[in-house]
Amino acid sequence: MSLPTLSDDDLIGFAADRFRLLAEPMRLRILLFLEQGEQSAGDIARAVKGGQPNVSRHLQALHGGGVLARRRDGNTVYYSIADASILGICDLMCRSRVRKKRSVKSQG
Amino acid sequence: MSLPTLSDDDLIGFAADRFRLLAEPMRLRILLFLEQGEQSAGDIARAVKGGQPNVSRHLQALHGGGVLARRRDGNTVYYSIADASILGICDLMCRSRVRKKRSVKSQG
DNA sequence: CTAGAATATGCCTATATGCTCATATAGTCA
DNA sequence: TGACTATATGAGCATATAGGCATATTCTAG
Repeated sequence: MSLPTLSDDDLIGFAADRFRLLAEPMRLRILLFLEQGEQSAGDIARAVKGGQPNVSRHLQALHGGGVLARRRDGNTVYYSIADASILGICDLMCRSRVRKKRSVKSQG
Repeated sequence: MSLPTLSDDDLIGFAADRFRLLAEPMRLRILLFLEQGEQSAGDIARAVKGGQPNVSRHLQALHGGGVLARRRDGNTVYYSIADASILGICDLMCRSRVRKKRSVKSQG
């Protein structure tokens, strides 16, 4: 028996949506920056060198997808990583690249 | 010192491209089917219930991105998973969903 | 209330992408 | 050679998405 209310299509749809959130360099930079911990939207925009409206939309996408958590303090909105498994996934992906590069250049 | 010729932008671009390859349900179904081992393009198209030209393009995308390997035998082209780390990444992604579902329904 | 800062949103454009139909290519078998 | 199978590709359509500009919203400070 499989898990409750979890068809293959559900799972595949979820995974595709999550992967799509990770499929943009700007969003990856945001996640990378948030590895240091919670940051304000403004600081994030400056760190990733993106336009404020654009970064705001990326943050909303990541938040809507359950990747980021949001906290408001007065006028400032703080974002942090809500699903830590994302970091492990990015790490695995990057490692596969490192392996490839190293094997190509291993004679240098 | 960092690894040879591996700037952050390179790595982020690589990861984003790879994640984009995984961001389509049809391509995820293809990968899932190929977990059983090498399969012909035709069998893959039938298994994922996709149109032949469409599946052919997805296979090329995955092959071009280094995810799939290609072998030709006469008239038939066989695809297999070239980068096994992809499977681990998909597995991790799916597990994060399972955790969420189970915690939501843990009272039932 | 006004002024200003921080964030979000409406609108637009350019580009990318998935899908389908028809057709091309490559190989096998007679 | 011709008929047939398997796979790839060209063209077109529909949709999604990133990015930028202007503006709206929300909050603080005075």
